[in-house]
Amino acid sequence: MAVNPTQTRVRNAAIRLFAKKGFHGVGIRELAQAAKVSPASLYHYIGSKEELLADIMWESLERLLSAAMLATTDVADPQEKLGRLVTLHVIAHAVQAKETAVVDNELRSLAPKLRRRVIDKRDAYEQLWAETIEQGSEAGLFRPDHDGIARRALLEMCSGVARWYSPKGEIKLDRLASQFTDIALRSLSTGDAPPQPDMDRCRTIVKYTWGTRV
Amino acid sequence: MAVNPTQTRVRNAAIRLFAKKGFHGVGIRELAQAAKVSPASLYHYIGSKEELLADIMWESLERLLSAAMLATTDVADPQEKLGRLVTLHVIAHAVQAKETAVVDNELRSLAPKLRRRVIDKRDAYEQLWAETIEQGSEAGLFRPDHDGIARRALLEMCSGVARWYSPKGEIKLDRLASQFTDIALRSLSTGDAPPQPDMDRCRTIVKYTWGTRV
DNA sequence: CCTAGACGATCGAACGATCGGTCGGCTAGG
DNA sequence: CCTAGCCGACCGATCGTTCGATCGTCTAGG
Repeated sequence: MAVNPTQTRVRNAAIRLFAKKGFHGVGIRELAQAAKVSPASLYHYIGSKEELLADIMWESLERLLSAAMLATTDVADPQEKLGRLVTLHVIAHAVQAKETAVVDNELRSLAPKLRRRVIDKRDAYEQLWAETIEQGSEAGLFRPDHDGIARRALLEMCSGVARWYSPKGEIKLDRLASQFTDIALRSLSTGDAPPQPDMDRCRTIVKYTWGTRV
Repeated sequence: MAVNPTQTRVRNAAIRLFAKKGFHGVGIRELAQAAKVSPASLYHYIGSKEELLADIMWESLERLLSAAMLATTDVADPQEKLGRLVTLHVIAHAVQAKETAVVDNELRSLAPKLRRRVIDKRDAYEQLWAETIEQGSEAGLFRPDHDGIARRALLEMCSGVARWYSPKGEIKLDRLASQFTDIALRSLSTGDAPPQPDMDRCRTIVKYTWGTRV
């Protein structure tokens, strides 16, 4: 992460503007103005506009992946694992909505080489979901016709949070997370009502990863 | 819809390119080349680049809305209604993936005036979902803590289909639609396994609205 | 039947503006 | 004196859009 204050301003301005207008909708002059530097000075902190985008996306995915791994290692129960994945994913997309929106929307703006790096990260993350759903299916706990459809459906549902949720609205974050977890587990489970995952553990990981109290 | 062949080429090229690269990622010259006209000739068929985008988005929503209204009028059972909404939404996002992706991603590229028109259309469509979920909740058939969360979660899940589904893949369209309907109804319903909605009716509407056999 | 003129479609060339990015030089603190 | 931070000025390229002219086709009047 950025330590230099100017670097932080640049990074934050880029996240905000890319999320609002899209990568190609933001010029470097506009970006420089938002970061309170001149267009020329901008290039002391970034390699290029595109590398800036790739860095933002990669770091966002890196945090999400590390949080998800922290939450699922040594957890045997697939329902508990999936519940934690959903909870963390939803919270991440709520408290880091702009970053995650950029990750979800701007892959196409990257040239093949940079895109590859980001996609690999994303695939590593989604692999966690795939394994968990597969384990649940094999254990007879989940009932999807097709694991891939279920994985995609749940991931898109949870990522969509970044597109509409506002922390300033009436919906509290823990209620959001618990209802999403409920929807996700209920839609996949074969048997009775699934339990809530270990929320305290998730809270700890969120605090550690994104520095946000939940 | 466009009747003039050149107009059709322009429209199709715009949909394809906007979906692939984003509105600001496509230049007029690139668009003209893809439509096999000169950049100047393009302006005999469009008012401006932005109006072209707005037209595409509005027409796509218009078709989706009319299809949804056709499918739900005079249907009393909220489960049947929601099942049909999900089925149509998923199929629309599968067979018209590019248009719907543009609708979902490019609202931000529209100036306020044009954006207003498109948002009004979208809200009219989502209102159908809201009413249906509300009816189900009041009838005791659905069990969400919060209707708004459920609506958004399901809409995002279904819209996400446009981002990953490929008709050329191994997943057949009717299987996709039925599994999504199953996930949606299962996640909301209070009681037993919900029935599948009237698939034949949905098929007929799809054929009528988008001209696609399912 | 011929022709004048209106018409829709098309395009080459160019407009001013903005794009992403570079360069040389200025300033301030160690 | 060195270096990191910063910036005004500028680069060639591309942006969305407009203009005037040229096509072929159709129609009305003589």
